[in-house]
Order: sequence, then C-alpha cells, then structure tokens
Amino acid sequence: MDSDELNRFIESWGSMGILWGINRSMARIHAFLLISEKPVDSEEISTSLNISRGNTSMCLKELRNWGVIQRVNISGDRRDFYTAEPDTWKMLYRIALGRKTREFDPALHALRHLLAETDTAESEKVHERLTQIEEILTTMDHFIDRFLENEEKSKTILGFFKNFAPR
Amino acid sequence: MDSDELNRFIESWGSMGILWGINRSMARIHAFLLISEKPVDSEEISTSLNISRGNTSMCLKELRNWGVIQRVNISGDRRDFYTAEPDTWKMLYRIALGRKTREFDPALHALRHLLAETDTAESEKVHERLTQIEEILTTMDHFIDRFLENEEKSKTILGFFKNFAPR
DNA sequence: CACTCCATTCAGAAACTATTGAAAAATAGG
DNA sequence: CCTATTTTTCAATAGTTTCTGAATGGAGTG
Repeated sequence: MDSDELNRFIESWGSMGILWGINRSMARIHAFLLISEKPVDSEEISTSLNISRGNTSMCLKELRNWGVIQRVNISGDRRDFYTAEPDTWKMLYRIALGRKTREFDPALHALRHLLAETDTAESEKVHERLTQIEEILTTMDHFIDRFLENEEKSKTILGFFKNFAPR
Repeated sequence: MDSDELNRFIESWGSMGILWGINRSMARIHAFLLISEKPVDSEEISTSLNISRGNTSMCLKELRNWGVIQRVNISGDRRDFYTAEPDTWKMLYRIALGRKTREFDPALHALRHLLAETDTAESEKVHERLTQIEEILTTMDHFIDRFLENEEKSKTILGFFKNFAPR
C-alpha cells in the first residue's frame, strides 16, 4: 500500500467530513482507523496524523458517540485501542441519523407549522411553493426513515439504488 | 400569515443551510424570498432580516451563482429585485450538484485510487472494508447523477421515493 | 499507598468564517 | 458629463470553531 495514496485518502475523507457534519480531525482519524488492519492506540493516531493528544482524545470520544468506531481491549495492555465499526451500513446510518435529527427535522417542522398557519387565499403563489417543498422534504423524510429502520431494509434500499446504476 | 411562524421558518431554514453547505445569512435570505409573494429589493431584505447592505449584496450574488434565486427588473424602477427560483426541483438539484462536486467526488476518487494501489493479500480486512465503502459510494454517486440529470428524471425519482412513504 | 502510565478535561491560543460599513464603481436620467 | 441613487467591493472586526498542552483524574502494580 502506497503511503501517498493513503494520505490522499485520509485528507479527502477529511474534507468529505463536512458532508456528514463531522470536523476534519474527526474524519481524518476515522479514515486512519478504516485503513488500519489492527486496532490502534491514541498515541499512534496522534503522532501519525499530527493531532495533539488532547484533541485526539476528544475526537475519539465523539466518534464513539456517533458509533462509528469501537474501543477494544488487548489483554496484557493497559492502553485503549480503537478500530472502525466493521459494519459499514451501521456506520452510515448512524451518521445519517445524526444529521437528520439535528438539522433536517426542525426545518421540516417549522415549514409544516408555517403551512398550517398560512391562508391559501392570502398568497396563492407562496402557498404553492411551500407546499411543493413540504412535499419533497416529507418524501425525503420517509425515505431516510426507511433507510434508518434497520439493516435488512437498508440492504433492500441499496438494491433499489442500483436500479439507477448505468447498465 | 402569522409573523412568528414566518420567523421560525426563516431561522430554521437558516440552520438547515449547513446541510446544503450554505451559510446562515444566505439561507435566511433564501427563506425570505421563498415566502415573499412579490420580488423584493435588497433594501427590504437588509432591513427585514437585519443584515448589512454589503453582506446582503454578497449573499444575493452567491445565491444567484447557485441558481436558486433570480434577479428581475420592474419597469420604471431602477432597483434590482429578487425572487426565489420558482422551480423547486431545479433549486434542489443545483444545491445538490454543488455539494457533490466539491466534496463527494474527490473523496470517491481518492478511495478508488487507493483501492487500485492496494494489494488484496496485504490486508484482506482493510481491502474488504474499503471495497464495501466504495460500492456504497459508487451506488450513491449514480443515484445522485440520475437525480441531477434532468427535470423529468427527477420527477420519476420522486415517484420512486414515494414507494417508501407509509401507506 | 506510592508510582507509573495512560486518558480526559479545559482554559486559552490559533485558525477560520461571517459580517460590517465606508469607499468605489456602476447605472440611469437629465 | 454631472448628479442622484443603488450595487459591489474590500479591509477591518467580530464571532465561532477547532486545537493545543498543561493540569487533573483514574486504574493497575509492586
């Protein structure tokens, strides 16, 4: 494995973190764990990625909260070791669930409240526009819910997605 | 239309902006245009939302670049007026396209490079994990591409999404 | 219980992003 | 081509997030 490629992967995973709402250091650490064969300890992470011990510890804690990494014990060793969640699906829906709860849901709620209060007659155009957005967001909402329901369902959805892959 | 509800909508649309990678002011202005019956000028936006003229101007420019708002002329009036893109779908895929290009694509590229360089024998476990992620991201990539292709296709996909709505 | 080793916390520093407001540029009318 | 009005730019500032490293805590060991 070429170390340039490894670094490129770590860094671009770091940038993609924004998409999931995870900061750069967290995402880099996550990438590092993804490409580590064996569980690694915080010292190794810290020196390999040039992130201070303190920050490393905080990021690891956060990543554990997200459920995308696991802490493992190696008998005869006092240190804590970490490894990436082996179930990629589980990892992805934990990330998706977090974003949905924090950002998507409140906006959809506010939009519904607003629609409930809005008089159609008062402004036909605005009402229609908002209704359209509400419809789209609601549909996405159900879609994401299904995705999050459980592993089996998600696998179905992956198959589903695949209908759109180029023949 | 209740003004509390309007504000709640504006503010929560502002928070949801992070999801699209649009900053708070931009998203608030966008929300304001969404709920405005007639085109509004920058003065009105600025005073209604308490955003300086300068910042308002920059946000409007950005929003135009994103293609989610339009500038309109009102004859006999020197000022520029703005209105939200009336086609909600167009609006959504412009936003999605931006994020995909900026964050998703580079990460997928790096992952593929890495996989190409990785020897399966060297680390079975890592290789499998990365392959799994690559597969998922690729599928998502195609899915998003289809979504972005054109309006017709998107409408089909909306119907598709709906299969997952509760009966 | 004293020592060692590692993990965690947290206040301040650094880096980054968003916002302002004054100045400059553009536009239209006379 | 001058004036009035609106838009845009940009340097300075405010605000926010992330990161560091020293201090603190805690767990195992002799």
